[in-house]
Amino acid sequence: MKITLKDGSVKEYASAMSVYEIAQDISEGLARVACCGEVDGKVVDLRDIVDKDCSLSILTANDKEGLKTLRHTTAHVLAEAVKRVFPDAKLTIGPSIDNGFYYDFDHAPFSREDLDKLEAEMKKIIKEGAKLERFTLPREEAIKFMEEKNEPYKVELIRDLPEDAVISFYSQGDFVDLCAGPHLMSTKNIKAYKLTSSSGAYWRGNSDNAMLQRIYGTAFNKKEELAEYLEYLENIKLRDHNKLGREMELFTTVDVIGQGLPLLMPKGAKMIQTMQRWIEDEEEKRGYVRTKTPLMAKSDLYKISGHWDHYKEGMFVLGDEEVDKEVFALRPMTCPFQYYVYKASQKSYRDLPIRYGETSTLFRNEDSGEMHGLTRVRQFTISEGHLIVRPDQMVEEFKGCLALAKYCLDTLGVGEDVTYRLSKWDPNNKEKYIGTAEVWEETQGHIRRVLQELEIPFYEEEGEAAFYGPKVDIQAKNVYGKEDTMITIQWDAILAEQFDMYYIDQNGEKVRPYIIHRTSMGCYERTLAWLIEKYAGKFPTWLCPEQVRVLPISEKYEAYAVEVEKKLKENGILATTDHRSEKIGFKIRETRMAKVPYMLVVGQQEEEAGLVSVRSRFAGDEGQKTLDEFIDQICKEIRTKEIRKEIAVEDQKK
RNA sequence: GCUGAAAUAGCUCAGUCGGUAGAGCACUUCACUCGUAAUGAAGGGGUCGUGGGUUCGAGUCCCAUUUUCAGCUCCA
Repeated sequence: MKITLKDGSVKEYASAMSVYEIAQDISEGLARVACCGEVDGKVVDLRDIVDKDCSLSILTANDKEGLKTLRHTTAHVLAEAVKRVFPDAKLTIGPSIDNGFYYDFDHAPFSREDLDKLEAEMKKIIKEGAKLERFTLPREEAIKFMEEKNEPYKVELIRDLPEDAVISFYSQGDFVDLCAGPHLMSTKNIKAYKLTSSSGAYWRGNSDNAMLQRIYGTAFNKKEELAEYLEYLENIKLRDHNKLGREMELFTTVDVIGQGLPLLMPKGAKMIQTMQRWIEDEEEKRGYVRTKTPLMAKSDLYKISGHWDHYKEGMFVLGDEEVDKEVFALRPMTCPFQYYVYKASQKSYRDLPIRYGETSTLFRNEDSGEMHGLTRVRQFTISEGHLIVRPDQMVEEFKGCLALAKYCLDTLGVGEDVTYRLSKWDPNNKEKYIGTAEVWEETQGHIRRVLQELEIPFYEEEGEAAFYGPKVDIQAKNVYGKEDTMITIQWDAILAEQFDMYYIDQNGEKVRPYIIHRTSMGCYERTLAWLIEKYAGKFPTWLCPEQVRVLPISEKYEAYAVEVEKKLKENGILATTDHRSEKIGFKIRETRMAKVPYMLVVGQQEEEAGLVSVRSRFAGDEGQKTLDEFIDQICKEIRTKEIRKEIAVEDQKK
């Protein structure tokens, strides 16, 4: 057989060989660091046999799949360590994940001391350097094998495999685990690992099941890479919005106000106001009209919308139906309110599309463990909108919503940081959705084509649609890699029926419109959080709550400083003056730490010549300018929403 | 909601065996009137998240509760 290697060279062998043997044949050095193989694009175990012509790559920990294999084997070493130190622990599953691996055990919670003990035991296991060996058993024998080992979770896993499945196991010394692989050849090839944390996790990800104890860890090719990763973890904490946003006095929380109810402080509120004004104006340019509808409604409304039956747990209900004549609930969405705006008058086909926008505050009674900083809260404000359109306008309008979303993201400088998800229904879970399979497939096809036409890269996911239709969700990751929806655009051909919405067509007939539910920028709180992390607090000037700080050299120049500040404010620039009798070095230090983009130093020279000394966060010392020159410069930057990318010399030093 | 950890001055944190509550920064006042990342001195500031309990005595031990953090689950 002929084996084509990664570099294009061809090896010929007379008989079948394992991937590992081929690696050895290429070089002993390669075999030592080999983690797994890739045959015709498919990841394989080193023990797998190659018996026909194919292309083959030997993957090491420098390859993504190789590193995954290394981490998976490290998870097995952890499992062995747990069985040695805590023999009563029951094994469940232990996969590799994005930044490492985890393994779930049925056992009492692990403390940090336990993890340290386990790390030490892992070191011993790795030093022993047992070979990992694979063997297979038929299903019934596999069940019996795991029953004898008293591993009930493993038995359950095997029972869920098909009747005719041949079950593979990997052993290392005395330790055996049910596993599909691939794995390293020996535990001694694990060089750098760390157990990072432990926490509870439900068996099979279902909250009705028992809670297991999950140990998270990571492993790398080299100790230096591990150290680098751990340092990276420390560094990203510095841009964590929940920490930085509080330090910068953008928001705070108060015990007696409650969970998920952050208070936006003047600086955070200013930033949100800036975004809100911008988006409202932009939507108006794009043909939106604004509504302002109530924050609550009687239960009657939610009974029509279906929320009373399906979403009551998620709403804040005011009053008790058994006692009160009228029961109200704070709104968890704006849809029906805007529908009633539409329904207030009869509409012609000529009136459509109608684009309703509202800066809308919503309330959702999230479970107590779900709240987080500004990203998951119980009260939040979104730039919500509903487009009521004729079916023939749907595709164009959907495109318009995507274009608006893209414009918002690009202007904020985060357009490159998002992924687009086509959120589809789950054909295996039809009862969760309204409508026929044909309609679902068709509308999903429409959205798919729109994304393709706009050349937006996207991925598809089943089971993420709204119950009334598929949608595009624009997803972003926070500094810890956790994903949130930033923007959503939903295709709805269903709810108009439920609310008896119609328009009159050319023939004088009543016709159901289609609806697009969309946000142009999503949740303001969440977007603010995202911007804090993206820019580490150094926002583009147009978004900064304080754009310029005037720094008089001493109190003697206060009058001039006030004059400068006044003129800046007259030009719509957010300016303040530091009047304290501190040294200029101290004032500059504080201004920089507050991440203010521009500071204007004014003293005797400036006052006499009518100048300002400009120092910016972007380029350091920009020299002396007339105040008018500076105002022109910064106004242009703010008006065009420019994102200056230069990094201050001082920043590079630090 | 579940598992675990935590809560001490505005912030970051120390507080030993259960024995009168501490630092730095910040704040206030005074002096200095300063030229590009920390001027000096003095001063004020605490029911140790909250409520119970054990004890002669609780920041420290126990219980409950609230909030925060990590993770799980959830996010029509």
